[in-house]
Amino acid sequence: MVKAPNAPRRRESSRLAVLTATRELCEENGYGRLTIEAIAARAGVSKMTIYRWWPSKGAVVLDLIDEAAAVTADPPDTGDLAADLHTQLSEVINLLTPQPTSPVTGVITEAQYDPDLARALRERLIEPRIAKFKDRLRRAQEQGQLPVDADFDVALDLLFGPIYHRLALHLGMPDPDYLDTLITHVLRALNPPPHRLDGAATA
Amino acid sequence: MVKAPNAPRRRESSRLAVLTATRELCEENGYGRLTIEAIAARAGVSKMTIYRWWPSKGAVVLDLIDEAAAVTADPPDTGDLAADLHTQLSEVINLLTPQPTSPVTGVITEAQYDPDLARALRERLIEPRIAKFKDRLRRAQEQGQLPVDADFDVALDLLFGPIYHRLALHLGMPDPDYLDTLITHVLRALNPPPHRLDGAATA
DNA sequence: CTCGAATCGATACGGTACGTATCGTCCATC
DNA sequence: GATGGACGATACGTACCGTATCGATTCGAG
Repeated sequence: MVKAPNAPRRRESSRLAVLTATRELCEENGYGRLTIEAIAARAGVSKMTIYRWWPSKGAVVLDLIDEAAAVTADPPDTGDLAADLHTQLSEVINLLTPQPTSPVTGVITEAQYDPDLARALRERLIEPRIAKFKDRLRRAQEQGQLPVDADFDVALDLLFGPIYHRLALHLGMPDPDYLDTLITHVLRALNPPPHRLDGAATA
Repeated sequence: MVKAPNAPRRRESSRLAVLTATRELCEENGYGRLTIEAIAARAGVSKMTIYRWWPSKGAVVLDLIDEAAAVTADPPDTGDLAADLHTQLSEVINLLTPQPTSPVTGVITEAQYDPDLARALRERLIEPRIAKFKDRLRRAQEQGQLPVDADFDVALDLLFGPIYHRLALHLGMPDPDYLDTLITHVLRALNPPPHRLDGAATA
């Protein structure tokens, strides 16, 4: 998927066997214990076959995510912004947990010290989803659920930030009720009251 | 610092040499290339000496942070909540960047697949700082800069979340102006307008 | 339908870093 | 001044890495 040694002669069965073995081993032993040699053994495939088509372990898992996460590609749009945000955030939490065996968390971690993987992660997974998320906000805006000058970058940071904050520092993921509380706060932040100064309640 | 083989007979000079070498190598080559063997060589210390006193590479770096980050222990309190939050968030960003050579980012990454390290990180670094952060919010509350029913957990998530969100997904750290925008939004979220429903601007 | 090219599985290789074990030395305490 | 433990040095076996080589197979072009 990343580099092309030659060909459409690539054997699809091997590719699938690799991705399947990767998924299974990740579930069984966690991303941390995942090795290319173990993937090759489980897939009944030569190590060379993996190295020929993927530049790193992370790239394999990224492909795995790509195929599996097509289902979660588009953010929901029922017309109820708050409810749709709740749905989408829950899905992201599901993708990132359980932390030790989540391929997505694994790739995010691995990308910390692999610039190539970081770029691929951002370009292939993150940025397209950010774009679609902002599209969803834009539609909400058109329906009057968000003010015309709402800052979508801030919305992105405030809504998804807590999840990654808790992921990074092992603080436990938000439960559905707390997710509601978060969304309520963020929507409040994006809807400035008509005649009031920022920041201070009484000062 | 984590387990005690026996003694106050521990040689302080070796301990310092290890921490110094760790800091230097982390700066030079990045946390990703840091190895215990390299630390031992640079510190002029036997590998055994490191393994005797630290359970893992991450534990060494965690000790390094512990000593160095005492300066950033207490959140600032000038009486201006928004300004103090800006200061504190900037300091956190400085601790986490540059990403490849930051010991803190390194430990956070390593802790993803090392439960013991994750626990030590949380108990020794994160939770004490969270407690002090909430103390600061409590003082702001007493001074009327936050409503009496402000949700401190939400404040924590919304203020620090964006930093870790951007760290994890390589989206670039907030600049000072954007930090202002974020803080303004969060303070607005925490200060509900007196007579208005949540969520919808016009709906 | 044949032929050739390129992928494939298998295997071996050198390299790095891990974590452990051993041993003589040095130092601190008693 | 003796004793015990930390220390430096060194060697060891293991695990994976990433690369190289080599028939066999299989697919596609002609």
